[in-house]
Amino acid sequence: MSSSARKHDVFQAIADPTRREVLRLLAEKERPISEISAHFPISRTAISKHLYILTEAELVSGRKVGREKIYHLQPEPLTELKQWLSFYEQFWNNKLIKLKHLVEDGDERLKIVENNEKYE
Amino acid sequence: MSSSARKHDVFQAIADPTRREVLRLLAEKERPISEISAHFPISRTAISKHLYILTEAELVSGRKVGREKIYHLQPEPLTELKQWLSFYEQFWNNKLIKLKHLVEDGDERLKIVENNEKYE
DNA sequence: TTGACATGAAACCAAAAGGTTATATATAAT
DNA sequence: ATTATATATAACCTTTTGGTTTCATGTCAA
Repeated sequence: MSSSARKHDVFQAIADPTRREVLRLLAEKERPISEISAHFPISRTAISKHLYILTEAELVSGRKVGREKIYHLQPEPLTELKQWLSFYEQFWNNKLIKLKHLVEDGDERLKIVENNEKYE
Repeated sequence: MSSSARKHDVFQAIADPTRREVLRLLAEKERPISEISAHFPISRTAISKHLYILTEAELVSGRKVGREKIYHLQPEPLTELKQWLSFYEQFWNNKLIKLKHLVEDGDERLKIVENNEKYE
């Protein structure tokens, strides 16, 4: 399924700290809903809603086993996040960009460098 | 500033598509508010609020030049996101984990493999 | 100095998000 | 068969979010 066909996108799904903690718990091992919700101070129903949102983002998937529903992590959609991030990595790796920002901000340290160069 | 001291965290800041587009525009070059908002169908005030949220997350910074306020990208906080992501990369790289999920899901393809091994 | 321009700030609004409680259904255990 | 367990679903509530409009302020240009 394409990312645009997802009802909830990955960015929105991971924005909530509770959902990120749910993902972390499921990264350890698959778990039924009740076991997940035992880790939080909020109701099982609230956790169930979070799992629904994570399911829509295809970050988790649950299967019924007896009367339990066991969820496991599906990390694939995180590749979309990784791609998005990779675009910005050039900026924090790129010293020239940082220098450009110093110039734009009229940073004092830069003026000192300019003076040093003048008299070296 | 530590990430916990930030009023808006990076995850929440990038959750909104408009804010991600603002970041992309500022990745190209620094721009005043009016130029940014010209790219969107919503009001300048709305964009101003998005810039406020991005500023709180320290993803952008603005300086006043005459009557304009010129914003530029500050990508550093995205390293937090990168760190978070790196934890999950092990999962989509790890074939054993994928196999584990096949077992858990009772995937038919796995049963065929099991049969093949039995009679090889 | 007067008007136009760029932004800031406040008041307001509708919808979405994140939570609750109550009720229903399916499965397991006695 | 009856009861307990695990989850699903619906109705509801409060706060936050993303937007609006209106008005104020500071700066540039004529």
